[in-house]
Amino acid sequence: MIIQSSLSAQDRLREAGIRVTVPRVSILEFLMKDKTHPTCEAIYDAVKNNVDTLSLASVYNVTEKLYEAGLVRRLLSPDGEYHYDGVYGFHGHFFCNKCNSIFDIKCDKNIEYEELKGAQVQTVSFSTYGICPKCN
Amino acid sequence: MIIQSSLSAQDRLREAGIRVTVPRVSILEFLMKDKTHPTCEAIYDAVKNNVDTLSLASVYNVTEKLYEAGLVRRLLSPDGEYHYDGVYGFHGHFFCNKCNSIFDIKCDKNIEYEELKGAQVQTVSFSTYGICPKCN
DNA sequence: ATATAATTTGTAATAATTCTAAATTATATT
DNA sequence: AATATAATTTAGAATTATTACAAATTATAT
Repeated sequence: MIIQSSLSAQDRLREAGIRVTVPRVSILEFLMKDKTHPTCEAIYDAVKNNVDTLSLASVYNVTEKLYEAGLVRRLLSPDGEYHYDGVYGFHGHFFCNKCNSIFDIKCDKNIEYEELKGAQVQTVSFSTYGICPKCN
Repeated sequence: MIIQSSLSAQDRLREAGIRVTVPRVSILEFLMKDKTHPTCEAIYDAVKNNVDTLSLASVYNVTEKLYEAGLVRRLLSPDGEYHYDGVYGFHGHFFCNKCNSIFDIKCDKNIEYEELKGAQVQTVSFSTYGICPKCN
């Protein structure tokens, strides 16, 4: 059993078989420690301080690539914006309709549903929406 | 116990306390019988045949209002587009990554999670993504 | 060190959605 | 039944997140 959480961003990129570049390492490192589930815009604002040549287009490219490689998760907030999550493994999310914060919910990956017989399930998403404890 | 499924579109609008208009009745009637989880564009294409003055802007206005009134459900497909669902009650959805079809999954509304203590849960969403039985 | 294929970058283009203001319509009231 | 008024619809413009494009740069294999 590989303890994936001990791997560096560079090692994760190598393990996934994609090129190791400055924007990819910087963005993946940021997502691995950030817990706010940022958008590309927010990632760009945070990471451009370290990588001065970084462009917003690259953030879109890199997050797409990291997502395809299975290194980060992609969420849709209720208003249809993409958010990224560097945390491994299945979990649900709660979206606060007041402060727009997003937080993680531990939950089981139960997909033993009759309607899914014959389907090739690739991703399972469990999300709740409402007013978070801080705003409530 | 009210058997809600026997109510007409007009009665549902009245019961929700919002004005009964031609676009609202037509769109709600369409969503009550359609099982494809259409976008506003698709609703517009289908309903404009019956309501010749209908505009796309009205479809956006009406679906938003129906959603706020709790008469329809709103889904986000993996590419971030809004889809509407006239079916009452909680259920999950499966999004096929090949043909982009969306179908319903019966499942329990289990939201007894530690992380949600103190939160006011308004909506629960359970979704799976992959290749549907037809495409598989 | 070099070749080359992938990646990054800045900008332009796209497309779903929202905004705006005028025209129309549903409902309550007389 | 006619009228007032507040809500809704409409058409088109504006917005905004995301994608497309083509040139410059860079990672990796040789």
